[in-house]
Amino acid sequence: MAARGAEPEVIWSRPERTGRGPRPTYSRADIAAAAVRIADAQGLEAVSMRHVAAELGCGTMSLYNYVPRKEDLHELMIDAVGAEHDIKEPSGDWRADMIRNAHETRALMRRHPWVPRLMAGVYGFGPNTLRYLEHCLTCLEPLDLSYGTKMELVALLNGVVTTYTANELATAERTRSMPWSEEEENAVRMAYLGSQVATGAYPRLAAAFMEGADSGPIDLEAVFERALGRVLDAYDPKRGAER
Amino acid sequence: MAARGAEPEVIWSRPERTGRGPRPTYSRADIAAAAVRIADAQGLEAVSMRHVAAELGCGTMSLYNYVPRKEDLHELMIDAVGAEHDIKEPSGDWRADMIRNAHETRALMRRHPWVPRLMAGVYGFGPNTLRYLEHCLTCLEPLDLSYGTKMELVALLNGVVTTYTANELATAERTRSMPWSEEEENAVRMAYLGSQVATGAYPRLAAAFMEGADSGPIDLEAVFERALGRVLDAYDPKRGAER
DNA sequence: CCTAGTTACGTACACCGTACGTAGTGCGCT
DNA sequence: AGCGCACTACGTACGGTGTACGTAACTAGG
Repeated sequence: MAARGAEPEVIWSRPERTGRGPRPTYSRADIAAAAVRIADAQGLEAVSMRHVAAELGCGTMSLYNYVPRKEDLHELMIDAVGAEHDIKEPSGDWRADMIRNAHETRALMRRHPWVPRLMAGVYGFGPNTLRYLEHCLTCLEPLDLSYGTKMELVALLNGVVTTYTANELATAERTRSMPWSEEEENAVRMAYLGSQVATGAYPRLAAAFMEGADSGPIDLEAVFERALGRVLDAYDPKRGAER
Repeated sequence: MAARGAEPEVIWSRPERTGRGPRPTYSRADIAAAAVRIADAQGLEAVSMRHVAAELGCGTMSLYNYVPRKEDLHELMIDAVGAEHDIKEPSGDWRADMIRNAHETRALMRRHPWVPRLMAGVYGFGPNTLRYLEHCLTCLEPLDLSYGTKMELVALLNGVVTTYTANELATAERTRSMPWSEEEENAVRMAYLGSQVATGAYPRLAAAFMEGADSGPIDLEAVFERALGRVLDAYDPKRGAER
């Protein structure tokens, strides 16, 4: 009998049920759902083995029958929300389809603001992640590029979606457990930024800051949309992209 | 006297020394350096208030005189490594300069593999981060775009650099505290991926997988380089980008 | 000079991940 | 058929975490 956790293991390879012994009380999906419920309601830091076990209604250590390490619980969570991806039949217009996918992913992250933070750590591709990747490749079918390049496009686009949305959600997630509001925090940060920029040490930043102040509050949605457009353009053969 | 931490606060706004009371034994830079030393040597999870205090040679709770919450320590760390940015006089070729910046940032993250993970959480722009942003804008001076668009370009590029490098470093960081090697872990993950793809459930992914297997191990450096090129192209007015 | 605001730091608390041991359960093999 | 073993369930315990709070020493501003 090998020592516990002496060799690497992918949670998805481990069978849910081996046949031997009493049948497990919960499924992997049950556990993931419980963890997601807690993260949604109380934030990622509330997702402890104890809390998840309590949410399920079992003893803390029982969880370790299903999930060897907490990190694996995180993998389950990521994949669980991946099931929410609304996968539509590709329209034939790869650009429109990818923009739709991006918006849809962004919406998913806004529903589960802890997702970007979790993605930064690990991974491991669970079944739903794979399904989503496959879908993206399907949408890109009309595009005349190698699969390698397409994968790079998908990775790049997903990265952009994640970082943009992450920045947007960071303060929201953080102020959740603070006694002040997101608006207050943002105001303080903006005031600080203004004060720094006013020192004259960063002239171009100051110019950018002023430009932003003139044109009112930034429309994050529009910024996101523009970034998507740029990235997709960069891979469009009609726009001069090769291979 | 207000309750501790009852309102939002930016660590950089708080003066290092107020004048009243005994003069502080350490500087913010000392503390950040100690934390960075620990993170580099033992990984991010070893950066606890106790360990940092021990590294400095003071009592745990003394740290809280300098840093109200652990999160602020993280901000200090990010900014401390930001000081390593090797800022060169712009050459006049914005494209080359930005590529150089990107590579340089990537090298920085490879020196401090915990950086991407930390960036995913918070931030707040410290002085070194601002200096780097200003530098990027300076490099983009020859480019005929609004400051708003330039900021979007910088954000996008930094996002790409971060996500790419993060993926590359994730397993390295994780296996650090595990009894097996990064190679072993990657082998297991690849085997799993292969098995999934072999089920036939993801035909296009399978094709991509095969394509990759044929052409040998992926050259991450080249992938990174290509991604940079694409993004920069997307903002190049000569390539048809507007405004 | 005095006193209010600091620094320094020990103690204490609630909570964390998880190693380990034990008891009960039911499948697979002989 | 029945034995044995792998499995489920879970209580206890340990070493760690962030940090609230209280106290003593110190020093610049009024």
